[in-house]
Amino acid sequence: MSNSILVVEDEPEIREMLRYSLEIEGFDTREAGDCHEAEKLIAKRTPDLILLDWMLPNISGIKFAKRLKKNELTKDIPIIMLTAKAEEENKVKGLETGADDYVTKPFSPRELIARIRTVLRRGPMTSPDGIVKIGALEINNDSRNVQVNKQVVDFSPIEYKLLYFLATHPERVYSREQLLTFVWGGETYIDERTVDVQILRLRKILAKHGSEPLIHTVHGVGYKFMEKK
Amino acid sequence: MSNSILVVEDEPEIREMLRYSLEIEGFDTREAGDCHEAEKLIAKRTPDLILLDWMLPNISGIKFAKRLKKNELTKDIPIIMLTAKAEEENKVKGLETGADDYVTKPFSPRELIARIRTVLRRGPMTSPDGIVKIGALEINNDSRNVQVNKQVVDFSPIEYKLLYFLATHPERVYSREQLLTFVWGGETYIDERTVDVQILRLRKILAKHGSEPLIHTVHGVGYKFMEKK
DNA sequence: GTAGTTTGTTACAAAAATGTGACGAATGAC
DNA sequence: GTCATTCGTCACATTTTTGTAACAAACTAC
Repeated sequence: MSNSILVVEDEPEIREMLRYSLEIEGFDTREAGDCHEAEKLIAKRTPDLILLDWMLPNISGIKFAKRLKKNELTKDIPIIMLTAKAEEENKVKGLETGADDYVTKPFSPRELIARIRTVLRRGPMTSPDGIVKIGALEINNDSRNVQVNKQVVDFSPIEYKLLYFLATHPERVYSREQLLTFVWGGETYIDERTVDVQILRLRKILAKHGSEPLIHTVHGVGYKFMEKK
Repeated sequence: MSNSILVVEDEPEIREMLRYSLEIEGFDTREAGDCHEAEKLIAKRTPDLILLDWMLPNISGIKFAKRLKKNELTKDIPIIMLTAKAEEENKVKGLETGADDYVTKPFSPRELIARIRTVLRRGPMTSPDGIVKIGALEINNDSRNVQVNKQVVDFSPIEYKLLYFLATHPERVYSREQLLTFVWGGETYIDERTVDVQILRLRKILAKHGSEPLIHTVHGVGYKFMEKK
């Protein structure tokens, strides 16, 4: 069973290289030079994953990602963003937008392949109707509604963002620094321990409503969202 | 057991420098000034890794890499590309097809050695999805999960680092000093016997979960990770 | 065999990391 | 303006980690 991957990248050379690396690994690869082309190919056949360059002619990769994530038919296709190092600050936005991972250029093909495999393995954690379900949790990002064991629960803005980020990136450890970047946003100078406090608040709320422990501490590293231990 | 490395580089000075650095580290080094020469040497004996200059007379490094990767006999040889900084901007940008890693000139020998070691070790040891499997062990670095005989096992930060290092560098003896450098980090002043204690802790945990002995003592030298004895 | 090294093992205390409650500035609704 | 909420920070409690010393066991050379 070979997964199909759509590469959206304007520079032919890099595209060529990507195609080459991917096909060696047995992926069924298609290419588009811009978003318009990409849309046509997606319409023809839904790819299992999209490799999306950040900088694209006409529509930027980020806008394209947003559009894909808004469309009912395409919103479950995982996206890996390719960003140049200078654009790194933008990875925040990228993840917020719905990209499932990002890879910073220059990167080694092996790294890319590993990321692809990881994302593909994760499968969709959002069910078709856009609701994240994991453990006793149920998050509807459209209505910003969270249920724990079927009870509606309120979260403050940051609590919600943090919970949503963790819930949509389970099984993976994030350092406090990463969480500050991804959840709080890049430019802040906030104490890392603040993360601890917010984690504590989340845990309290979840526990209060009868959820099993979902947020786990990884000593010396950070936190991880996981259904069972 | 020393790894053999083929250096493909047209500038004699750089070649000389590379040979010197590599041999200090105990690598068995061979050199070629162009791709033609390189092919002959590869035919004679397959190297464990190729250091390939991006700019070469006649055939460019990238083309040569592609060719190697297409050939059934040579496609599994890891390649590290050497690229000049000026070239990085344009062509390289992200990928060199087929290369497993890249190093930008000018580079420190230390960095190069590190890259070489990384590429060499990730050969057959890491399965495609980035999970290290060896013996009863299964280490997922993303989730920082370790399973021993399918049971999830907790490790402290240093335990984890040490285990990960050893598991990704099997079949090779490391002195306490080396382990302190690689696992603890260079600048520490820690008693060498500390390594013994951590090794002991690892062994205990592994044994407790039914693993066969994986960490072996090499009397008078250090420790070695190995699946069977 | 013995003496001298090297390594295994245990216990303990210092250090580091994390959990937790409280406080107050900032914000926004009214 | 008041009031309630949010959320960053601090201080302290608790837990976990980890370096070290001390001694036992294993190994080596002779």
